[in-house]
Amino acid sequence: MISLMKKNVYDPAKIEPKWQKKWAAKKLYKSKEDPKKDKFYVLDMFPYPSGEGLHVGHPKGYIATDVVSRFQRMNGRSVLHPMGFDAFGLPAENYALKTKTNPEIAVKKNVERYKKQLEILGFDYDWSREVNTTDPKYYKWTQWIFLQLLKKGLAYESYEPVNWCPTDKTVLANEDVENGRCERCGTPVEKKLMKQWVLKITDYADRLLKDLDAKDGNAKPLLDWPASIKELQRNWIGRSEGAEIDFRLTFAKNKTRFMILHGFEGGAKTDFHPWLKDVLEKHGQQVEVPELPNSYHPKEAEQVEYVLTNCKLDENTVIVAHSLGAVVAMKALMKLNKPISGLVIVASAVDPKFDKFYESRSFNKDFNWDYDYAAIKRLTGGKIAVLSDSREPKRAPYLKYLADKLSARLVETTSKEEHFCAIEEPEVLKAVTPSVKVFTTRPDTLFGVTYMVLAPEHPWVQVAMPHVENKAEVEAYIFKSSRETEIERTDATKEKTGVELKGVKAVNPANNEEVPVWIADYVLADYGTGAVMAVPAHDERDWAFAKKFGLLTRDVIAPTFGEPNPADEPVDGSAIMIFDRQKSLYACLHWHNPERYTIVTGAKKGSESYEETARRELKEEAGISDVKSWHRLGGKLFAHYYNQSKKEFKSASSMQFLAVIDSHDIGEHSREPHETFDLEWKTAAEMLDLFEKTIPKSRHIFEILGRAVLLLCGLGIDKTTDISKFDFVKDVPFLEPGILIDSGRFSGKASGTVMKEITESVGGKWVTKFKLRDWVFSRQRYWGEPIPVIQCENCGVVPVPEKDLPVELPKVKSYEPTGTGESPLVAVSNWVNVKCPKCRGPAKRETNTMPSWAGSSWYYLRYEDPKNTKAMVGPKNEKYWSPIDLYVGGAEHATRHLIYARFWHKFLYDIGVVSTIEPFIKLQHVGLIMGEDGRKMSKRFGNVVNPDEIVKTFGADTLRIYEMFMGPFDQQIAWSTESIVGARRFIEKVWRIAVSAPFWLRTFPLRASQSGKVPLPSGLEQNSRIIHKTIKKVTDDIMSLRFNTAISSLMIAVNELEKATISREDFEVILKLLAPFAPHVSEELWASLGHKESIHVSGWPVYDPKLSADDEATIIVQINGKVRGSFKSKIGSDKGELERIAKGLPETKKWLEGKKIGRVIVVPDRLVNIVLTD
RNA sequence: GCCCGGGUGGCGAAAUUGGUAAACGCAACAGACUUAAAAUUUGUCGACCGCAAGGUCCUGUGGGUUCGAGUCCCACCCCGGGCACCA
Repeated sequence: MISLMKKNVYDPAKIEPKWQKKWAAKKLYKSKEDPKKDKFYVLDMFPYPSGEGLHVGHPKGYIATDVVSRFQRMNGRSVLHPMGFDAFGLPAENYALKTKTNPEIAVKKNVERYKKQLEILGFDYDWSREVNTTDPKYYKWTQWIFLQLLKKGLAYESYEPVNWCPTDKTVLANEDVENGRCERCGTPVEKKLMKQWVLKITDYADRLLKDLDAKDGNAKPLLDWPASIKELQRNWIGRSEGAEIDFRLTFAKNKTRFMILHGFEGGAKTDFHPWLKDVLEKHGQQVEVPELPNSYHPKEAEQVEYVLTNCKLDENTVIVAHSLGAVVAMKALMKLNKPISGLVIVASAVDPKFDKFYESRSFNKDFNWDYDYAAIKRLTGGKIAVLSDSREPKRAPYLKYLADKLSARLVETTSKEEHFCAIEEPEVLKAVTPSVKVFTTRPDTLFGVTYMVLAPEHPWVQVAMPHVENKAEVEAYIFKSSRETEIERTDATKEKTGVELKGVKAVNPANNEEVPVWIADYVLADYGTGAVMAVPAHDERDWAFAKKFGLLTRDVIAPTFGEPNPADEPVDGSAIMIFDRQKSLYACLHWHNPERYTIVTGAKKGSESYEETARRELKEEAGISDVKSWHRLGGKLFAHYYNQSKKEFKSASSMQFLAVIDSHDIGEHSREPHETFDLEWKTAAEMLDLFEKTIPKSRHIFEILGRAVLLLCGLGIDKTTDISKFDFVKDVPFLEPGILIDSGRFSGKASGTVMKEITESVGGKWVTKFKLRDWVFSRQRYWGEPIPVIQCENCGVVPVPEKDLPVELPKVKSYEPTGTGESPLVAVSNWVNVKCPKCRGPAKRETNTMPSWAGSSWYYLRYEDPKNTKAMVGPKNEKYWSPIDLYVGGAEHATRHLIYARFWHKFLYDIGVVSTIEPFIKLQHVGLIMGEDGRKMSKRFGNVVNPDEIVKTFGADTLRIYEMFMGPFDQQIAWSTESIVGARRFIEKVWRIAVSAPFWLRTFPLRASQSGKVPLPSGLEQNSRIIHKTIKKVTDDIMSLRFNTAISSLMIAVNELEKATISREDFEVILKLLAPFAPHVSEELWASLGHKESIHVSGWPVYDPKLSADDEATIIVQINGKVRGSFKSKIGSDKGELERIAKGLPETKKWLEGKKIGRVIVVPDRLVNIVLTD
């Protein structure tokens, strides 16, 4: 009947190539957009065809998608399971350089080799849809996407410090840097100031983050991704909310003298003028506010003359001119013709020629509105600001015009009262004095700011430099940090470094305190605002910095202990530790009923100070009035504790004191005998022990004792206590939330509740920041897609017209990187020099190329419509196949490929190219296969196993089964050539069942027996249970990608069936279940049973729920939770019945003899647990 | 330091909702078949006590919840991965 039966040896080397050829010839796996069928798009991350070929680890993911793809096809889906090659980029180029072959030729050779290696594994790829990122027909569309990004302003040229790898001689994106080193070659990266193309991925940061948790139509998560990858992306995007707050800077040297000129119908005492004078003077500035003559009937000549004769105007003067004062100021300046330091124009009066609305004012006739703009610019050194109030839309156009004429900084803002007429106008102050914006997530600690730190590269450092007294030192520091590598700079464990900008102060807007300004490299220029307000008491980095440089710390958040009781009125007072310096003993109060130990405390009475309260309580409760020395023990504490005598929860805040006394003082003062407690003297260790035993929940008392011990030991007064027991009091910043103290009107509030309030109170803004940086998109290398723009001398950046795409990569003699920051393409002059598409003038092509992540950011779409010449993907095919139902690949792509691709996909969605907001619905990672030595498989370790060899000795089906059976799919497991025989034995077992003589004689027509005509032979009924159970298990497991247990259940089934009589139908089911895993052998045996159609397009077996479950259950009998016996029972047996049987079992009985039975727990179909009472 | 995973026999690993821990496979040992070997096949295979029947202890460590914990809670130890001066 069939030839294989004659020679019944399983020989994969014969059958595997045979079927691979047949499948290819029949185009069995061609993907079709069949509207009658549901689609299933299953995708592998396409490989980078390196010169080394595949090792056994690579195909693991491909086998998995192949299993799923075959499974879905058998289930009637129209399946898309494509493959292609990601061949641009450094590895291909470096390989080419090393072997001195053109990368194009090397890639072609490597792709051929990869394809051959993949083919022998029997994958069902539709090769007619193959894509290759280096094919001009493909990268035409990569370039097209770039042009669309450019059109939407999402691609831009930036001139900022970027990561530069000196070995690979190219810039890198943030994502390409690992711990400060180039991800490819491990060289420490350098920061280099270069002009680069950058993609504005940050515009999508919020969506990239939010859509990780997007829901589909059924309110289920849209993305079925491993939680760890989602978390990785969340961290990488790094969203944080916080406040941006302005800190004004003041300079000690070269004191600025401010001249405030009021306007029409104003005066030195009106509007914001007195307030501004006051604030500026507080910070040591000189301020003059002249009262201009005839404010209500102003004459130009008179007022200008007054200013020139009465006010001192020199190179240190900044004129702040309000309204009509601005006209006077500019006229005076023109006449003076000497340089001044700066000019701030606040809502200047408007030239009636500019807007008729202003024609009717009385002073118009007398004033002349023609300015010598050039002179004003020259005399102010260009330092002019024009403030425009959003409450005055009529005036705004003129101010804009004025600012334009003067090349001034236009500050469009909102005043407190129209035309900046309020008593306080902070916006004017802000414009008048330089200010630095800081970003903080803890505005609640604003009152604790004791200094400010700028990044060395912060632009304000250069602005402030003329005022800096220690210029040389500061410049040396900036130089040094600019020379350091990223690793050196960002090493969190290194000691902090920094330099103070002497002569520069920052003003804390919360309390108008001046604090020193430092520069330090622990502040990063490119995060937040590049400047931080330092709160050493509540921030670890600031703390370390302050400790090193002896800067002040100020506690503004007090810790709280215990859970608050909202009904309770908090009590404020003092707590006192008492120390006898002769005996080295501490005092505590010993209470009775219930027995407990505490310390001396008391509430404030009337207007007492904390210290007065402490002294009074000390006298009342301890009878001590003579104290040798008083100490404050740290900041205030807030406690929520259980008062044992009053039996209620209390809230109290206290200031801590330590009183050091002499022994003889105690005896000399008699105290009132108290009814409820005694004063006792203990060592610190004893007290700690007593507290632990009697008041374990009052942690604030522990804290106070600890603080006292640490202080006394530190001062050398207490020489006996072992401080190691008190290390719960740590000399570290307090980072947790708590209660605000020393924070003005915010004191007493909980830190979590005041963030926005404090921010607003100082005019700050609540903002969102991301760690994600824009994607540096240029590479100074040859082997990548040319960036399709032209640099024209006249027109600037001109995009290559879409009709001229692709911009093909020219052939070159030398593709060695130049290392100069220019691409090797610069040398190809006939390619570089082009005519500008706009003006036809001489122009040059952009010579940088794209990173290798460009082509891989959209390849999955090209598979859907690979031959389309009109569009990157046609809408019909896109709608049919998208989104990807299953995407399988390595977890190492979490923060690069998977973020970039999501970014591009969302952009393509916005411009209407794709119809889904996310590309990959279900994502699964492959666990790496390690070498047999447990290390990563690598040529370097000599532990590489070649799949070709394995296929040669064991067969492709065996390799496939083994890799799927090794363990959980996403887990990293070491390869074991020894273990692979198990998979081979399993296949041979199936083979033997098929060929063992004479199989077809044992074949029994099951359908006939079920119709009742023929009696069922024994064993077959049992078989069908096994079969249906296995169908269910394998189906479920493939759907949830648990391939190892799917195979294990197939093994169990085969083991069982081998022993019994097996029907032809049952055997065919087994072959079908095996087909996705071992496509060749199942096809061979399927054909041997006489089938003409391929098993891979036959239907997937369906299980009968009645037969897929057992009809009998093993009931476990436990006595006191210990297994003592078991029995079988029909599914769904009555509880009482089960209990009765359980009690009657001989192995149970002996445990029950003479014992009393208490509770009996019966779990139907599972167990009976008999609990004995004694 | 922070954020994710994970820790089960000699090894890879199983164990839907808490309900017989170690399914399936590898290796090992013993037997059958064989002149012999390979292949195949049968059996044993967590530890301890015991001739045995049987018993006791076992899922990184310690505690807790529960009739019952690999599974839930708390603390800690170890391994892998990611981020790392992100204000």
